[in-house]
Amino acid sequence: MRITTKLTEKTQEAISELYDISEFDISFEQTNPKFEGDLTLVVFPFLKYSKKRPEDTAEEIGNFLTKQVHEIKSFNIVKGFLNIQFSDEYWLNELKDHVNLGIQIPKIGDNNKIVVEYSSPNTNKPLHLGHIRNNVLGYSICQIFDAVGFDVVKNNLVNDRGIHICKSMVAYQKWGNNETPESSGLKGDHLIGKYYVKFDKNYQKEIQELIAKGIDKEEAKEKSSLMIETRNMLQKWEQGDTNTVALWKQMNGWVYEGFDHTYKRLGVSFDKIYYESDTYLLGKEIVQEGLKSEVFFKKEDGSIWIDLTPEGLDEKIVQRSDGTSVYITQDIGTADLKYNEFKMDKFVYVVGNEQDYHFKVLQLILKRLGKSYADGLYHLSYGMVDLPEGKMKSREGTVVDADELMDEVVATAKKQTEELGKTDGMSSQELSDLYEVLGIGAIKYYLLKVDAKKRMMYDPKESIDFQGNTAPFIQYTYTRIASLLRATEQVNFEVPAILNPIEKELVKLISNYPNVILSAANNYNPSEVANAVYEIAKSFNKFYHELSILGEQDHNTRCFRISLSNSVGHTIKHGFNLLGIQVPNRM
RNA sequence: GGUUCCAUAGCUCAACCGGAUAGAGCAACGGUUUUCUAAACCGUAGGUUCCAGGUUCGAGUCCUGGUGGGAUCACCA
Repeated sequence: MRITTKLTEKTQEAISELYDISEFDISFEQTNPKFEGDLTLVVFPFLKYSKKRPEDTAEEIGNFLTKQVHEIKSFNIVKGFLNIQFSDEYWLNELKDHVNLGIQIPKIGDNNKIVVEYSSPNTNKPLHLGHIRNNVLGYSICQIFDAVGFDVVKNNLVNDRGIHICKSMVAYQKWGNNETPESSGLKGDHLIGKYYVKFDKNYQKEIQELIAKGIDKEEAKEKSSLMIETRNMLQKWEQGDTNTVALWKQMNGWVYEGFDHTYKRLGVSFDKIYYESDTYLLGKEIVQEGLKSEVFFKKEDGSIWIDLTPEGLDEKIVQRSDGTSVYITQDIGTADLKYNEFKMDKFVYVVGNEQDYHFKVLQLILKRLGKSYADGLYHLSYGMVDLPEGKMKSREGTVVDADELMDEVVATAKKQTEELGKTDGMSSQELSDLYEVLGIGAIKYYLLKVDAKKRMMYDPKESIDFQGNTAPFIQYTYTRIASLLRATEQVNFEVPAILNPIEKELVKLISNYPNVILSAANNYNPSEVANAVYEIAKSFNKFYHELSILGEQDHNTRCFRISLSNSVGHTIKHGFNLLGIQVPNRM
């Protein structure tokens, strides 16, 4: 809203002329709906200088602004609040701009490059609800950055090697009987997950047996024959043993087939995929450089550390005494790899908040190493997803499987749609597409409407309820509009005499929508977009219920309402696109 | 134990860098359809914003202390 800038400037003039204040932080806010007005200026901060009552101060500023800004129709004062009201003409011009120019988003990104790493799965088990939150958040924030003019690289770093992968491999070798996705009918990632679970069960059993023999727990973990086999497997893998690598490739291949299916259904994608098997050795040279420049230091046993106590953290190891690297070493190396490849201005990690400490450390190390890009690092730290029974624990089998969840909620969409019986004449293909759009949309919206930073509760019952603040509610609003527009032609409108309050509210919401996108980008927070779209949908339903659109007799008013509906539809679709959610034309 | 994040209606969440009488959805209760899709709309009820202090013209929001909960602090990833 350009008007805000204009008002801010004029207010600056007003207070400098009236009270001789030169520099002052002036901010207008949206008028609380309980009061009359569009924008509000709080005048309390000026009282020191005006030395007048709040009401009189507001009066003076209000008069000044009304004279200078012709868009202002009137103002009212409640205590220290100056509520400014614009003319209907002003709002109608806002809508006209929207109709003629589309959604005007300030391109604050200025084509700067931003690499967003998200998803980053392990290839030893299928995706679960927590991963869905990650994927959906990552994808959405990419869409939002793209919308505000960044050059976005969607990046996935696949964790495809390591001890946990070897566990599935050992179990498969022992008990797999050459089972394949085809022979078992299992999706590849689920097949591998089955052997990961099998490993853990037998491993736990073995430990119990050893403990029963009087060996203590720590030692039992060391002596477990399964674990010894697994460690040998990892060693063989690192040495490039042909059979081991072949098995690894085969099993990972199955997992990727499974993941591809899940990603596709979720509607997420990547521009650049790194595999940890290619990157896990990176960072070692940087450790050596850092040692030379005395950013790192070596202990007697040969292990290499960095002292972060000046920053209030601990000493952190960056290389083991046996010369192998640890997790953070890889991350240092991968950050460098990314920078060399993309020369990005910002790089974002969409990773759960249990790794807050890790990313704090990573950024500090990069800074200490003098890496120019270190300041561009941002950890988009999101909260865990809890279930009504408590935390999700893969070991206790309380995780919500991504594929099962999608099946369930799509089935619910089907059932609901059939019960309502409004889809006569749609082909079976159209119908199954619709159920996907509704079901997957419902899951995504459920996860995205909550502030990303916050831990959230996933209630299965609530997630398949399509009433209220849900994707299907908003999608339904969209189909109402689509249906209206099918029944009429493109129209132009002139200014109707009086703007109805609900009409004005809708125009305001649409006009403010670009600000919402900016704010969502600045705060790395898609939920702001979700909530704004919800507000718009809610208001539209009220409008739709209260006022006649196609049936309106006055030609100009009818055309205006059609245009308004059209703009609402565009905005909903645009917002949902930023969330990675589709909209149907009928439901 | 050190560090860190969180606590808002019965439940799940909002509240735009400190602004007005803290808002939605679900659940409960009551109403709305011969009229553009009722997956909708309207109304009623529901609050000491965990507690105690402090800063301020003004605090759910900032500071201090407490209570309760999560995460993290490995030569794990």
